Amino acid sequence: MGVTKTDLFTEEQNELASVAKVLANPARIAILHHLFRANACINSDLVQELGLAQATISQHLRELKGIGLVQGTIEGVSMSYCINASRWTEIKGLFNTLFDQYGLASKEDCC
Amino acid sequence: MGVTKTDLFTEEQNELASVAKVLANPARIAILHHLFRANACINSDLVQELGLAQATISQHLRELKGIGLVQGTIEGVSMSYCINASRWTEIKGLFNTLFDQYGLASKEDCC
DNA sequence: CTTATTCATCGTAATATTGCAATGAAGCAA
DNA sequence: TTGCTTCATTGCAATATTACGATGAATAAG
Repeated sequence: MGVTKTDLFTEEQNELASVAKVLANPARIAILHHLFRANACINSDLVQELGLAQATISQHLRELKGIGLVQGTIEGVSMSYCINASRWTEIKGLFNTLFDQYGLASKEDCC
Repeated sequence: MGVTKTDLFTEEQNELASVAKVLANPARIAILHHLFRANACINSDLVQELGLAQATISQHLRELKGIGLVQGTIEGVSMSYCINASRWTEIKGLFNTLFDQYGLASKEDCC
């Protein structure tokens, strides 16, 4: 198969899973790190920084744009990418909702 | 290819990515939801709750155990699963480290 | 116009993931 | 023992993902 049965789960569960899927690659995490390390927006000399081919970086950026985490604007001949702050906060909240759900009821390992 | 080039990235980036990969499936999110909704430990009538085959649930539980998020003990003929509280906190911290890194430098969208 | 640079997209090969039926191991009941 | 239940594991088919080279569009320089 290889296809996830999204129809069995809630919208929240599916959204969290699909956002996690975008984060589930070290290259994309590294791109995010570079984007907020350079507090100005960096264009794709990400290709220089990370050791991946230009096509690969471009593909990862597309996925990050796909969930709205990253934005890009044309800067003459090159592209300027940056993090979408509001979406960042939103996604942070998504994970916090998951992580804070546990710890309210039981505090001890039960098995 | 289909293989991730982990050698290009830091250990932290790789760990975060591999934890995110485990969360990147709605069935596994749903399993976690069930595990802390039943504040006692539930055995695998998860098969009843979710609409997936027993083999599929078992495989997902194995991946959750793989990153230490979930523990299981034998309860007679059945299995009792629960969340590992300390690992849970640890992983929560992993994500918070990522999410809190941004927002310190720039507050505005820059492009 | 010609050339170079920057990036996105397409096509492809290698692998990974997902979900399931079938099988097997282990415990318990009769 | 025989049968029943509960899980884990194996083996498979159908996708999905990852990374790359090649190509093409767009802009700027000469």
